Amino acid sequence: MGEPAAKTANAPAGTAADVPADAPADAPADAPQRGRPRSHRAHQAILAAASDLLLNRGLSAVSMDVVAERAGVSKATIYRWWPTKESLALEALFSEWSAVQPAVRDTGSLRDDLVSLIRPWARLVGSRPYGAVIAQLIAAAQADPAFAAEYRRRFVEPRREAARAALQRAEERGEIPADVRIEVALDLIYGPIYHRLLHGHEAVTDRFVKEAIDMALNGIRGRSGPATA
Amino acid sequence: MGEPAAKTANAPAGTAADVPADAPADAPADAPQRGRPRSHRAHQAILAAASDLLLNRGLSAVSMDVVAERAGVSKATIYRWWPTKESLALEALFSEWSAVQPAVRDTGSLRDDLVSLIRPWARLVGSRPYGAVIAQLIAAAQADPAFAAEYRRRFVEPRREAARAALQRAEERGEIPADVRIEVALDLIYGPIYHRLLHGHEAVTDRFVKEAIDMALNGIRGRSGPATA
DNA sequence: GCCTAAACGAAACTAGGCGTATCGTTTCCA
DNA sequence: TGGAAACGATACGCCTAGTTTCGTTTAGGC
Repeated sequence: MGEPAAKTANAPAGTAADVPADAPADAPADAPQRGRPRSHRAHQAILAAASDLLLNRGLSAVSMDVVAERAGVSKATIYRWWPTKESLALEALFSEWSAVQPAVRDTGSLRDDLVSLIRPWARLVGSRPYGAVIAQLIAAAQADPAFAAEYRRRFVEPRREAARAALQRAEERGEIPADVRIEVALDLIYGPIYHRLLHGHEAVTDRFVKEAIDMALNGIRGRSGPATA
Repeated sequence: MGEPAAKTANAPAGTAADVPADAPADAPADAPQRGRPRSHRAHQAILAAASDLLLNRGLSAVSMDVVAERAGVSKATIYRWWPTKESLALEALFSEWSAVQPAVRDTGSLRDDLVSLIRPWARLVGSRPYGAVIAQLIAAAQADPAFAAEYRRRFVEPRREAARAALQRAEERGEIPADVRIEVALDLIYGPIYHRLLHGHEAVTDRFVKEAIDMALNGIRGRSGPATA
C-alpha cells in the first residue's frame, strides 16, 4: 500500500477524470481485468461523506477516520483512490462546483457576458461557506506546489479562461481598447469577489457583484470605452 | 494554568498592546506587584522564534514545541502570553508588518495617494512568502470568529481606512464622483493584489501594482472623472 | 527571614488525526 | 484452483496542540 498510484494498475480518481477508471491505466484497452474490480459504490460514498463534512463543517472536519466511518469503507480504501486528505477535499469541492460551470455566452455585450458568467458563480460561493473551504484549500496549497497547481487548474483558470474569452470578443468588437492588459483586467474582475469571500469583511451580495463588475468595466474600458448598455 | 487570561493578573500580550503589560490588568495603577514579574526577555525570544519560523517555513513550522525550544522557554510560558498558536503567529506577523504602516500622505492627487500607500505594502508582501502566511492565517480564521475579527482589525481595516481617507479627500476635491461606493472601490483596489498573493497564479510586481491601481482608478472615476494627472 | 503570590523551565501527559501496515475476505480472470 | 487486486477491520507509529505537575525563582509585605 506504500505507493498506491505506483502499485495499482488503476490510477486513483484524483489523477483521472471524475469517473473512476476501470481499465488498467498502463494496460491495453482490451486487457482483461486482473483482480477484484474497484467499487464505484465505495468511491461515491467516500466523496459524499467528504463533501458533507467539508461543506457543513469545514476542512478540519474532514477527518479520514470520520470519512471512512461514514462512507462505510476502510481508510486504506480511501488512500487507494486519493493520495492525501486535501486531494480528497479538492475532489469533493470540485464535484459540488461542477453544477455551475463557467457559462460561455456571447451576448454581444461585455457587461452582459461577464454578469452572466460571474453572478451564478458568486451566488454559489455565497450560498454556503465556500469562502472558508477555499481559504483552507489555499492554505493547504502553500505547502504543496502540485496541489496548488491542481487547485488553480480546476478552480481558477477555467473561470479566468471564460472571462478572458469574453474580454477578447469585446476587444474585437471595439468595446474595449486593443491594448488592455487582459490578465490585470481579470484580476480586477475576480479579485474583489475573492477578497470579500476570503477575508469576510463584507458580504458577497448580488448588488455588490454588479457594482464591482461595473466599476471594473469602467476601469477596463478607460476613457475610450463606449456608453454603458 | 487552565485559563491564563482569567487566572493571571497580567493579561497576555495578545489582548494588550505590543508592549507586555506590567501592571495588573484589573488592579489600580499603583497596586504593588504581586508574585514574580513577567519576563520581557522570554516574551521577545518567543516572538523572535515564532517570526523566524513563520516567515521562513510557514505556519506549519511554528510548532509550539519548536518555538519553546528555540526561545529557551517552556510551552507553559508561551501559553501564558498567547492563548493559541495562531494568535502567536498573528502577533509575530504583525510585529513584522509594523515597520510598514499605512502611509497617510495627502499628495493632492488620488493616484499618488494610493500609489504611495499601496506600493510599499505590495513590495513588502511580495518580498517574502507572506502570501502563504496570510493564506494560512485566513484559513485559521475560518474556524475562529474572534481570531478572524482580530486578523481583520490588525491587517485589513487599517489599510482600508487609509485608502478610504484618500478616496474621501478625492471626493471633496471633485476628483471622483460624490456617489462612488467607497467600500466597493476599496475592494477594487485591494482585491486584485490579494487575489494574486493568495492564489499565486501571477506575480505581484511593481508594474502589476501600478497597472491594477490605474485600472481601478479608471473604474472608480467612471466617465465623469478628470484627466489623469 | 518568612510567608504569599505569580511566573518560570522542565517534563510528563492526553487526545486527536494523518498516514502506514497487516490480515483475512471478496471478486475477478485464466 | 491459483493468482491478482481491492476490500473492510484493525492496529500501529508519529506528530503536535494544549494541559498538568512540580520544584525553583522573583517579587512585596510583615
